Amino acid sequence: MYRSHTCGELTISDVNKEITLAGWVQTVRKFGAITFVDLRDRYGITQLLFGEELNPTLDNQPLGREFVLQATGRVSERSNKNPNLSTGDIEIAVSSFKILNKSALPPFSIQDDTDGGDDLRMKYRFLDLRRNPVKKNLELRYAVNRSARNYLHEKQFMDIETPFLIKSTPEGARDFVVPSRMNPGQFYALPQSPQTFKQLLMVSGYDRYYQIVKCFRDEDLRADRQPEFTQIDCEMAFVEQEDILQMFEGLIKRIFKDVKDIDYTEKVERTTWQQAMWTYGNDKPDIRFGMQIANLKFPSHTFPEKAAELQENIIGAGNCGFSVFDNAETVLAIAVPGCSEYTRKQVDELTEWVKRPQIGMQGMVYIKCNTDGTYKSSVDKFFSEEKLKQFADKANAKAGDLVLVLAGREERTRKATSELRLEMGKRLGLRKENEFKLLWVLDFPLFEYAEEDNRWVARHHPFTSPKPDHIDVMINNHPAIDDAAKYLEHPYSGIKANAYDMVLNGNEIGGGSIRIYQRELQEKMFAALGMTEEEALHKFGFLLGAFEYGAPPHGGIAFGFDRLCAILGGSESIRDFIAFPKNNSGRDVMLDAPSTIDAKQFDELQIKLDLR
RNA sequence: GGAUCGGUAGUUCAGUUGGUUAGAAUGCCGCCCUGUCACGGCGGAGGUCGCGGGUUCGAGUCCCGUCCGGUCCGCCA
Repeated sequence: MYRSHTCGELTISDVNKEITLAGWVQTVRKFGAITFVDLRDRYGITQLLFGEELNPTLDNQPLGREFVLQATGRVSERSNKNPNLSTGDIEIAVSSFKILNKSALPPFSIQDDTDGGDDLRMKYRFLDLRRNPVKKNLELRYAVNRSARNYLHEKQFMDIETPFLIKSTPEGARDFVVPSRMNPGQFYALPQSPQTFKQLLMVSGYDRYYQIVKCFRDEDLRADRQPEFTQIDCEMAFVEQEDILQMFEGLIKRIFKDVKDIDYTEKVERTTWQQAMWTYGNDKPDIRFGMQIANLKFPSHTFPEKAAELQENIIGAGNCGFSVFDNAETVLAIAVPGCSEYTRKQVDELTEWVKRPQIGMQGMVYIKCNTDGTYKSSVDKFFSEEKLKQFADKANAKAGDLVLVLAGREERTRKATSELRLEMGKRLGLRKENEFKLLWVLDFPLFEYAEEDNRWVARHHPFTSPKPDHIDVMINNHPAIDDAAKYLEHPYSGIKANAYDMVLNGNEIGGGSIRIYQRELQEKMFAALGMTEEEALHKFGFLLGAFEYGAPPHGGIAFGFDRLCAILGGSESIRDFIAFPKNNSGRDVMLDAPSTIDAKQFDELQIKLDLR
């Protein structure tokens, strides 16, 4: 037996017990004849006392940081207690000990506030994982996992594993591919998601499926994106959108309760994609704060149902005399509360901020709504004070607010205004870390135009069903798509998807859809995406075939597990919630992977490497 | 594919207009210390300034290239 207790459990009630601990040496503090050693394991830290009276000393014993030490002794009450430690009332008067293994000097300190940089910590991730903050993150991850499994199990969902070696379907993200030795020249792909398998399971009658499963996408990375990541992947048969929304806001609420002890009793808000873009310039708005966008000018085709508003608009389509606004497709404003006193320097800094390449604006107009009721702006020579007041009112600005106006091409301006809103929300402390707000975003467009390929793509994925009212258009009225660039003129452009995203504090944490389950509609979908019948059969024949054998209506959702954990843990980066993450370039710096492979492996695969 | 910030002691960083022997903190090593818990005191070791080239009497510092890392844009159905 290596130990009788862990380093985190002994308290004053254990005094005088004869115990044995095993763990890692956190620190050694020497005082002449006596020595304190902090012994650490997964459960905590316990102080060992060497060298008093009958106890052995460490003299001539090399005992360094991170040595693995086994110590036996008596639990005794400390004369000087440490209130910062759960075991701070006691210490172990060591009577015998054994060094189970020595340790090289760690390259960074194994402490909560480590001196190690990210790169170094990743290279020695096995040491980094000994640190409390990282351990806490992994514990949180496990808690989310358990909570989700418990909820789904109670709701009759069944965990069914699906294969990782599957078929490449270059639709959406790039696939990771794996060469097949037994089928020379052929490749498997790793799944971007178990999408088609879970749909087939619905056809098979497993009407509630889930899996907490690795997915793989060969795309460039971010702080919140890894090449392999984990999804809570779910699918249900015999459901409509409303059933799914209910079931899975239940899941998230349960996770809030189990993991954060938060009772999320309020109704989960809902918005349409159009309304989210209109109000926040973003399909995953952070609704913890207002600062909603005022649409001073916008292209009528983008928001058909808002066209009436364009007529009564202050800038409208006409000529206002200020060429920047006149030449712009879109003019948007936000009212930043309480910032009318911003200095020239502060406004200039914000202007530089929106001019950064990542934002890409040419400039920024400001209107200060002074507390005395006057207005001061950077465009005073173009607009009367009355006109400035109209702009400010449109943005719901109050006295003391600062109105920021951006103008330019629709897509870029809307995105920039959204970014500016989030930035100002952050600067004003409106994005509170301990506040959680959920939002369903509904009614996404089914298609969007991909400029680089000059074709239409599925905004969600090609298995997504149109809204029930729009199915008819696709079945019975499907004019040829002769010029994909004329997307907006095609009757399909107005089709809304039966799809939904769940947004938490401005992050997309999950998304899904009601699926197509009729072969005919699925074929129309593939055709709209520019696939010939042969291509569709080659890529998805198995699914089309399955739809002929009694496919039930079904739909599902997938949550980004890593991201959900990071948000619940109050972090922007998902890397600290993954035991062994990859860096920005997709490298595992600990393993030094990816790497070259042996010539023998190439031989077996019958592959000759010819890098271009 | 692009933008941007960074790379100096084991580690985290400073390094002025280009100018003597490149510093600090921490860690490490040695000695002292019987109540520490970020222990303390004294002493010591520790550097290819990422790499290559250039400008210059002289480069950690300026220029060009390159590699590595962070963040972001594109991309991520």
